[in-house]
Amino acid sequence: MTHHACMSTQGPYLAEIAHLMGDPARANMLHALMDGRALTAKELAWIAGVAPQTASGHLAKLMQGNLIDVAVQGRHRYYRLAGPEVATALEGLMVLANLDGTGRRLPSRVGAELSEARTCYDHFAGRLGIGIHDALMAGGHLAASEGGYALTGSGKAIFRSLGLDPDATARSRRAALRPCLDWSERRPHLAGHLAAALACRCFEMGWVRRRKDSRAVTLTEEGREVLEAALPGFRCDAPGSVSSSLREPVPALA
Amino acid sequence: MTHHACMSTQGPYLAEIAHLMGDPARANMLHALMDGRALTAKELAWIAGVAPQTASGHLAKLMQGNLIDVAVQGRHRYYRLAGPEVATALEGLMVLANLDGTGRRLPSRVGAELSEARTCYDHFAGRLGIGIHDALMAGGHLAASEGGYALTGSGKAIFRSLGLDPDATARSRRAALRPCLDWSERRPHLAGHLAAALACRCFEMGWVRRRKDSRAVTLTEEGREVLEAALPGFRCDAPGSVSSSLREPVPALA
DNA sequence: CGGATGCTACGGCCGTCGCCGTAGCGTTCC
DNA sequence: GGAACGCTACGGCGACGGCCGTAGCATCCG
Repeated sequence: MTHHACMSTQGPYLAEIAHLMGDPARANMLHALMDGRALTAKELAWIAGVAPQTASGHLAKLMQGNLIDVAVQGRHRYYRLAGPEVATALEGLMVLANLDGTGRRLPSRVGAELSEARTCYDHFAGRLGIGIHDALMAGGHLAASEGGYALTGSGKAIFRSLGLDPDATARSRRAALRPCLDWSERRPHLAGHLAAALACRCFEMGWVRRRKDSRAVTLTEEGREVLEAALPGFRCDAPGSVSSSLREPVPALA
Repeated sequence: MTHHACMSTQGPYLAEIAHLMGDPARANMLHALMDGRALTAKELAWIAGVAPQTASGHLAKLMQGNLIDVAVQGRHRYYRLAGPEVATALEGLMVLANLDGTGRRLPSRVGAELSEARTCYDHFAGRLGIGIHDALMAGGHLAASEGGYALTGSGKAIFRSLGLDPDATARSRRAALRPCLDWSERRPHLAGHLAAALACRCFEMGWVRRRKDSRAVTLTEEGREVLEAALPGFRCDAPGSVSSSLREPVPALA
């Protein structure tokens, strides 16, 4: 039986990538790598719930698909996501995993700590990331740029006051600041290497601390004071204070 | 052998969704539905290159995974994507499908017409979508809002001059305007129901025409004149004039 | 009302792939 | 140098799932 099939050209490539992410073990590994850190094969095997031999095979496939990178150090092999685009794609899938048929959020599937503050690959997301984004936007510290956002003069001063040089990485091709949509809040936060540098600085100075075994992070009291002083209008709401508005349903179709 | 496995809670859900997209036939179907139109099961079977019985099974699985919706009309069943989030997730995967190991774009995999102008679910993407976004942003017609962007007074006037009511859909929960990252250009364009209404208006008035069998669209001469008159600073470059800057490599990691 | 059309339900075939066994290589520590 | 460790390569087992056959139900047409 000949169907004279059409077979779009984009489809197969899309299927290759999705197939790599479609295995539970590999999905667990990728999810664990989404905070941007590098993990060893053994750690990833434990996370995925499979034997090291099985994990090794999965990691080889993810390497071949250019989804992860490896850094060899002695007898350890550290795996990490191949780039921010991989984290973005995974976030897009997570949005779907947290919706039911009517377009409502399924609040039970995502922890409260994660929507409060977490890392998104290499920058901040959750209400912490949104708070930074909104304060900069409302204060007129962001302007349109070809890659996303550019800092105005006042915006650069804010970054300098936090100990960062906003022009240091200007020659890089990767956008310094760009919007990144949040899967738990459906609002944009800041991505790009300047956002990554800010996150790095916050960890260094003890303004934000990682929680172990989770992508959730905690804004310390000192960190709150520093950000509120540097960023007029910055707020990072406690989970309870805004949850009522976030619980409201979102329409599924236009 | 007990591994005392960790097994993250998010991983399995992520894998379910990715597994649905990871089959070539289903990926072709979803890709075909990305322009927001509704297609019959038979059309989708032909696109996927499988028999109608097989397609029926695939569509049932996609329904169960809440990736598509169905509208029954007589003896026909029209399938469409379940929502904008599905299109966004697919776009995220396409970014990865168009990168090689070094982070370079693979220009051969995406047609020139598609990066010039195309639909992204229900709004414009490609250089057409970016041109609209940049002109509004540069002119100060966009302001920060909780869901993404809000129109300033001058921005509302522009939409009214094009025959749209920017306040008509204000009560809806879905964001009116929000940034959406483009997988071919890596720059944001406008999504949200106001962007969808604009696209709809452009098709109605003959300013933009669909090409058959493709998500690529054409900006007509009249459409160019209308947009340039309504949007000061609007440009929609010809493919050749900017291709040199777009061919430059993009660094893979920060 | 009989036939054609659009679609779905079920069953059997078969390829793909995830899984862990053993085995082997390189590194680190004592 | 020997033992432990981290990781990968290969082989066989088993199951999930895609594929199309036939069959059945609903709808539109003459």
